[in-house]
Amino acid sequence: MDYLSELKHILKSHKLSVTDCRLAVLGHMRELNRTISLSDLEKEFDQFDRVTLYRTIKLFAEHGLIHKVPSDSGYATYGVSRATCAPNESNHDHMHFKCTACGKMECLELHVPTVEVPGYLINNADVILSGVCKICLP
Amino acid sequence: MDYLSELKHILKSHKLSVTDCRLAVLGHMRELNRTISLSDLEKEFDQFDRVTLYRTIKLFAEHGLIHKVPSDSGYATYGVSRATCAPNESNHDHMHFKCTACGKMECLELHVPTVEVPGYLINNADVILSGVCKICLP
DNA sequence: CTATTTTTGCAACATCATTGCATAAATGCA
DNA sequence: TGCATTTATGCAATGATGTTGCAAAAATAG
Repeated sequence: MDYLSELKHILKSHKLSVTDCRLAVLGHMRELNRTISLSDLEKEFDQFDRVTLYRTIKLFAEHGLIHKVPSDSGYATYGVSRATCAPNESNHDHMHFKCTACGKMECLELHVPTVEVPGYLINNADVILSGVCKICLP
Repeated sequence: MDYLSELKHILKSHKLSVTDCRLAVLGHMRELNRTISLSDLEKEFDQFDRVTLYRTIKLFAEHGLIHKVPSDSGYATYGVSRATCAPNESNHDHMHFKCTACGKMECLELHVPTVEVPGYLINNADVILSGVCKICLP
C-alpha cells in the first residue's frame, strides 16, 4: 500500500471523510518529528483557509490522531500520536523537547514513566524538556 | 518581619520598586498553591488595569519570581517559583497537576528528577500531570 | 449518476497579548 | 521632609490567535 493510501486508510478508520486538506495536514505532521501550531500550518499550506486548517487539527485532536502538547508559547501546539491507527487512543507516551535556540519542539523517543500521586487520579503525564537541541548545539 | 515587609523585601532584592499592584499580585500568588492566568488576576484584582497586571506578571517572570508553566489551555499560566528570594533563579523543580474537572492547575510537592538525553543540553524539565484532583474525586 | 451529507471559504467576532503615550506614583538625594 | 528624577500606571489602540454561522463546493452513499 502506498503512502497516500495509507493516509486515506487512517482517515477512514476514524470515520473521517477524505479531503485534500486532511491528507496534506496529516501527511505533513506524520513526516515531522516535532510539534506544530496553527500558524505553522498556515505558512506551510497557504492554499487552504486558516479556518479549515483550524478545524482540521481540532478534528484530528478529537479523534486522537494528534494531541495537544503543553507549551509555554502562549498558543496551542500539536504533535502526532504514536498509536495513530487506534481509534479513541489519545495517549502520547513520549517526552517532548523544546529548543530555546531555534524554538522548535520535537518528539523524543523517550517513554514517560507512570507517575502515581496518592489521592489523585492521574490520566496523563506530559514531560517537556527544554534547552538546546542537537542541531543548535555548537 | 511581618508578611508585608517580607513581600517588600522580595521586590527590593530584585531591584523592583514597591507598588500596590506588585505587592497584591505577589502576595496573592504566594498564597495560592496553583498556577494562574492573566484573566484570573483580572477577576481577582479589578482595581488594577489589565495592562498593569499583564506587565506585573511579565516583570515577575523576567526576574524569576514566577515562571511560565507549560499548558495546553491556549493561554499563558504562571506559578510562583519555590526559590523566589534568589535573584536570577528561575528553575522550578516541582511537578504540576491539571484537573480536568475543575480546570485548576496546582503545584505538587513532587520533585522533578534530572533527565539526561545524549546530544542535548537540558536546562529545564517540566512535568504536567492531568486527571482528577483530590477535591473533585467522588 | 444523483441525492444527501459533509467540508470548505468567507465574513465576522471573541479573547488574549502587546505597545505608545500622557499622567500619577515611587524613589533618591539634599 | 521636600523636591527633582525616575519609574509605574491607566487608557487607547492594535496585532495575533481562537471560534462560530452560513452559503457554496466537495465528498460520500446508494
